[in-house]
Amino acid sequence: MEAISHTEENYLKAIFKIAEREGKPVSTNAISNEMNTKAASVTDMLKRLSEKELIHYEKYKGVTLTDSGNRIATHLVRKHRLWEVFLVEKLHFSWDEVHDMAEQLEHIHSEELVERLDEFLGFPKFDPHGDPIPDAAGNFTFRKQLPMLDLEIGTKGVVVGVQDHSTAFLQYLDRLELVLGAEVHLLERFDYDESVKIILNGQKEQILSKKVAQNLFIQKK
Amino acid sequence: MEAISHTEENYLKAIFKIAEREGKPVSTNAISNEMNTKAASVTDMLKRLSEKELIHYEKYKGVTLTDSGNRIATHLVRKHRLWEVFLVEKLHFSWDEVHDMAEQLEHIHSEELVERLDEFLGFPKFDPHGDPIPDAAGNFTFRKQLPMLDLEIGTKGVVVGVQDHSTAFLQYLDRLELVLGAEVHLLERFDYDESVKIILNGQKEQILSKKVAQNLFIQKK
DNA sequence: AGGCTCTTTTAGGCTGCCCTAAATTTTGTA
DNA sequence: TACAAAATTTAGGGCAGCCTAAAAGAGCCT
Repeated sequence: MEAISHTEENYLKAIFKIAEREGKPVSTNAISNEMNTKAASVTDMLKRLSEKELIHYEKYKGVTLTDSGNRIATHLVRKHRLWEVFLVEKLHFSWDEVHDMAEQLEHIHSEELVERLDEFLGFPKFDPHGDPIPDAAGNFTFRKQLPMLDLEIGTKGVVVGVQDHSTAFLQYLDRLELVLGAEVHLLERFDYDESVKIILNGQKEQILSKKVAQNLFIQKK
Repeated sequence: MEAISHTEENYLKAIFKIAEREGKPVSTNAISNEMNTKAASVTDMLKRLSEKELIHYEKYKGVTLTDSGNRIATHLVRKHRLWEVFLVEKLHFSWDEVHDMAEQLEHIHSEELVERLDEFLGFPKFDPHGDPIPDAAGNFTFRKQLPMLDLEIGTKGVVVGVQDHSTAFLQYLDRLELVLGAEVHLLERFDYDESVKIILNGQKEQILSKKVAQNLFIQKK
């Protein structure tokens, strides 16, 4: 296996992320968008990644990861999420502060380091945003979860994840006390603006906008 | 302050290291040697670093760090050594395994991360090899220490550091049980090959070669 | 001082990764 | 189906960081 650059790794991760979101071959524009580079630069890189057999690439048809590309991307996700757990659990950063640091830490190359970090953290299955952490073999733990927006009236559940990872959203959730593990009980839905009324932790009634409800993952209980 | 690349950081660190060792302006060849690059490439980089006012450079005269170059290099040393402590204390790596990982980790950019890591580790003053960790302001803690080779007969002391950081040396020290904190009592010196006889931890007599004695730092007590 | 050797710099070139502008292909819609 | 708009690729270029070969400077020895 040839050496792979920091930049190549970032492209693979972007492709992985977009593919996961959209479930179809990934377009040049989508990548250029995700990475803040021009489409022409993306095409350049796609040729190189294709050369190294990390992606399947046919001109004008979009790309998909090969098995080895997928393995690398998954491993980056594993490292990113483990480092996020480290930053939150051990260094007491909050969930909205860790992304940029993890973005750098995920490029540290050392299998042994990752495995020992995993052990040090107690083999966590989810990161501070509720996203699953793949194991060393690349397997994700799945969970039955739904956007709060899709729950039926009367449902009780627990906040287990977020869709939007922006600082603004995460800080807003902190203000609302809608952190991971919070218990919610869906009382009512207002058709006018699709906002919802919930009881938080069995105590406080709260109205959540459609946008919030859409970006919060709930596990029913 | 402009952005500084990974590579530029490595040059600054190399210059810092050589200057510390040799106490005079650092030559192009010394850098090329330290970094495993050709002298012509070094000249190239020296021009760029000089342009950014990170080094003082006059053709054919060798280089020294400017204040801002020095600050950056010192901060890299701080990060390197803190991460080494983390790897040994928290992830249970041994002192001969951590260098390459720390070499990568030292390039992570985040002041806040470094400070929290420092706190998490209990503000260590020395790394796993006994080298001092500069504080956030760049100040090193000094210690009265001598190569074992220079001790007088009869001296008692404690192993506090090593000069040679090679895996081979460190692993050999482990075999000899000459780890940091070990107590030594210098019994005798053999002029023939400059080897020394010691008592280790008040118990075991041992002969150490000149090379070992030269590379072990002792604090008298 | 002259000459030899070692060190350093200059010249010219390559690769990775990025860009803009222009050409080409695909797609959506009249 | 044809054509305009959007997406993508090609062409050509820049910069960082590396290299080799050749030129230039410094240091030393007689």
